[in-house]
Amino acid sequence: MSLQLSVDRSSPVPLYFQLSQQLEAAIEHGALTPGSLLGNEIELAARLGLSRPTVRQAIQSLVDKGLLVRRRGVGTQVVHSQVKRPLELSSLYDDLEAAGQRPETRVLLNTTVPASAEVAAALAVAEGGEVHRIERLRLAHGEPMAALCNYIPTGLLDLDSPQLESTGLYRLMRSAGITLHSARQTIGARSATPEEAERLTEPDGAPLLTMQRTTFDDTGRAVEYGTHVYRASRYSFDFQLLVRA
Amino acid sequence: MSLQLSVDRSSPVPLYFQLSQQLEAAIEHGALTPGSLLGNEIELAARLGLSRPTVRQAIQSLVDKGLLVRRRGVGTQVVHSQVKRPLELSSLYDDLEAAGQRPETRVLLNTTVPASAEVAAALAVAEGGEVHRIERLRLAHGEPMAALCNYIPTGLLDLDSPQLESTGLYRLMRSAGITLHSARQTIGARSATPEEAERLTEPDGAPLLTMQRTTFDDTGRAVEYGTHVYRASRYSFDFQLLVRA
DNA sequence: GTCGTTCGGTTGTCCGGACAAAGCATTGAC
DNA sequence: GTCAATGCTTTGTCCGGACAACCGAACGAC
Repeated sequence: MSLQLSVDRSSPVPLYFQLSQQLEAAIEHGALTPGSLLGNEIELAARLGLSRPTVRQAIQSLVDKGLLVRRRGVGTQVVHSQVKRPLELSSLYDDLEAAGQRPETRVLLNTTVPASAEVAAALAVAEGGEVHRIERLRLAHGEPMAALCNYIPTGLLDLDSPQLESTGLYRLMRSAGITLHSARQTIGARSATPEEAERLTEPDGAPLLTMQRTTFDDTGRAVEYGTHVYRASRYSFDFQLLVRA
Repeated sequence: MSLQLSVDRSSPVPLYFQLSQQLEAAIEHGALTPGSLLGNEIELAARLGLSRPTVRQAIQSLVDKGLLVRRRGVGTQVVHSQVKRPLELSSLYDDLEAAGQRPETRVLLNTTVPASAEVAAALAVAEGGEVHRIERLRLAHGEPMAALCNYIPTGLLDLDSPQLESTGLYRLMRSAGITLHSARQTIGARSATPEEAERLTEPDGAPLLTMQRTTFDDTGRAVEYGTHVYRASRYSFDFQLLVRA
């Protein structure tokens, strides 16, 4: 069953990355069946003309992704389950698009406002200082799914309403050169206010899923704070998580 | 500012792990302030009498945890923000205990039942086959917080009601030699049924937070399926997540 | 037959070195 | 003064090797 692997040394792509991608593809594609051993590292390295550390680095990255399990004295096995994605920091827009839901956005508000105490605390800016405020309605198949309200420090990027309608906020931020690093989230639930109910075409007092999120870039700066509400009847958070050893 | 670091070569604890723990402690403790450079790897290795790969491994583990950021040509910086925990696979019991809430459990049901279609699909067992069913009420400060319903394949571990009342399910599993690996979760919301409302001392139709989770061990076997409901007025999911590069 | 021992195989840890790539500051040309 | 070229620092990648720890299976003693 000697899997077909090869690396291109003239490519600028790191060797360990080439290998890990090929292995991941083989797993995804079914060439490496769940539970099967991967063959020992030494021999694999020899077969590819790579050193063992390089092969180990490739394997380790897949272990971190949860696709492989290593067992000392046994070998490296393909994990047996339906691992999909370990909860990425993705925007709702991308999520819907990936699910083939054809997302749509209506920008209801796009302006600057003085920061409230809550917003100032989340973004670590001065209370009363100017921040962007964006309110959007997200639809899928023409049906409202969620009402999004975001606050963004001024000067980070320019927020163009047409652009906001055609893509997600995170994608805009990334293309503005911001490196997203981490986020702090709170997910809860409550009943809809009359305004929310109308906006989302739900009955009064319908249960809503709420999410607040503050996102940081790699310098530790808060770059976004959002409070969102989702129609519980049409949306739920769905993700995979790994046990960190 | 030459931070006080040292490793014990006679210890069975890996050197890179000793180092990463000391660095993490230094960050936690404030000895390494956010934004400060860590000093280059070569010099750090020389100072500790370690090789560069070992030092890199230690640093890399903290990068993976989101505490450090590396920049080629610049150095390694302590990230500037309030990173706490990146969403572990922990039980509600542990969460509450860590928050100082003194959790309490009442086992309402602990028996075996034939697997319904839903349960059979989640646990990958035969429909109609025997599975454990556990219903518990989780309280904090004497107040109901959540109603938990779990299904567990038979033969994995014995489920002792007294033990279930004094600790969390995951802790029981781990001490039974099961290595938890990953889980698939869905978080949503809905209105309480009259029975749920009474059990949780909420008004009829109150919004509830719902979570379904299937947990897998490192062989890919499903070891637990649970459907839980939380009082939205008293509980929310709170976590940090990192952007995977 | 049962149990402890030994042994081969595999991953875990660690070393020392080498070159490449990227960022930043300084220098130099215009 | 402005801008491009240069050089230094730092991390990124890769190599080849060595020994330790652990697992499982085969072996042998009782």
